[in-house]
Amino acid sequence: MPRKLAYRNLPQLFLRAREELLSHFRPIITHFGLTEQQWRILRAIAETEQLEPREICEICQILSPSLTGVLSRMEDVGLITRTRMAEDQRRVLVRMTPKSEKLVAELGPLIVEQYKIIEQAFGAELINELYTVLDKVISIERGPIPQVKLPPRKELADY
Amino acid sequence: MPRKLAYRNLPQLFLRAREELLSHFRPIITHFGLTEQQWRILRAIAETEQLEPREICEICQILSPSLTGVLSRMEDVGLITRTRMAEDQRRVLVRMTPKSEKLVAELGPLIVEQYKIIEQAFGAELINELYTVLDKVISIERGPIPQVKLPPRKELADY
DNA sequence: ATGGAATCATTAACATATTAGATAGTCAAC
DNA sequence: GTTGACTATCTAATATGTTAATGATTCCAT
Repeated sequence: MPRKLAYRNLPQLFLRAREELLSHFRPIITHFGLTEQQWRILRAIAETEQLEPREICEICQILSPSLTGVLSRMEDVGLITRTRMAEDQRRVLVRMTPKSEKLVAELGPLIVEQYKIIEQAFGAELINELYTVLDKVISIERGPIPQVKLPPRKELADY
Repeated sequence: MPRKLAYRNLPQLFLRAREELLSHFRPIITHFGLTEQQWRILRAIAETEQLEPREICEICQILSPSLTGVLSRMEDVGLITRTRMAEDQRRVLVRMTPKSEKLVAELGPLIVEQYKIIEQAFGAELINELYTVLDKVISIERGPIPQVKLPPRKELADY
């Protein structure tokens, strides 16, 4: 007997909608030999001259262990430099290279162009609604959200 | 000279918003030893008794090569069965097992409960706005969306 | 000064994402 | 009944996501 949950899968709608948009940007990014994450990172650094890894994690929605690898690869191909801070030997400074500066100078405008095309196709009102609603989800202060009580069992083998 | 693109990063807002919601469901799913994708798949199959891989790809937003691995692991731990169709030897039918039936019977209600909690915390209007806007992005028919012309070069080494 | 808590980055182990290509089966035209 | 286009799935190679644990510093209260 097929069992249908009483609501639609909201997180999944996000995935679809995001893909609907991103699919029009991805070709541009990959054309330049970048991955989506690498572009996110370059774009973030380009706005501030330099960033620390934990800041990049926060801004780009990348977990720390993932970022370590991404930055290593980017360093290998000369897209960024990593230098430890003198004052605090735990921290690291990530900067762009001339190479990635050039890259962003070419790629950035294309992204902007594509964005305009998308705004045309989707309609400016829809895009604005998106910003509004997403911002509400993200930045509205709500107290701690309770968590349902979980039963004791944990292992798949128990079923 | 820090260079700021003229618009916010929309796909990234989706990531954040999605995480804002999913973070309240993830503990439930992992508590039962499932991954997010495994739960998406079980939930989809539970609604229709059986599905073919390409249908699962479509429904769950998982690419075919990823799905192959996920299904293999799920088969290994006895969450699903895979059987080739007699009429068309290319196609496969994926079904739940008694084990996963039990699992979904326990997990499903907890997800529904948590969903209600979240609806409370975020407000029913916001949730409804979300459905409305996301649906517009996903399911509105638009013609083919043009793609910006890309310059000839392609290799990172050229920079 | 010193030991323990906290912080930042990394490593390890596993699961998934992404792109390209391979494989095997189906089907229609010839 | 073969060929060739097409379809559904899978492999392979590389990149990233996820959770837990480690290593190296810094900080803070004693």
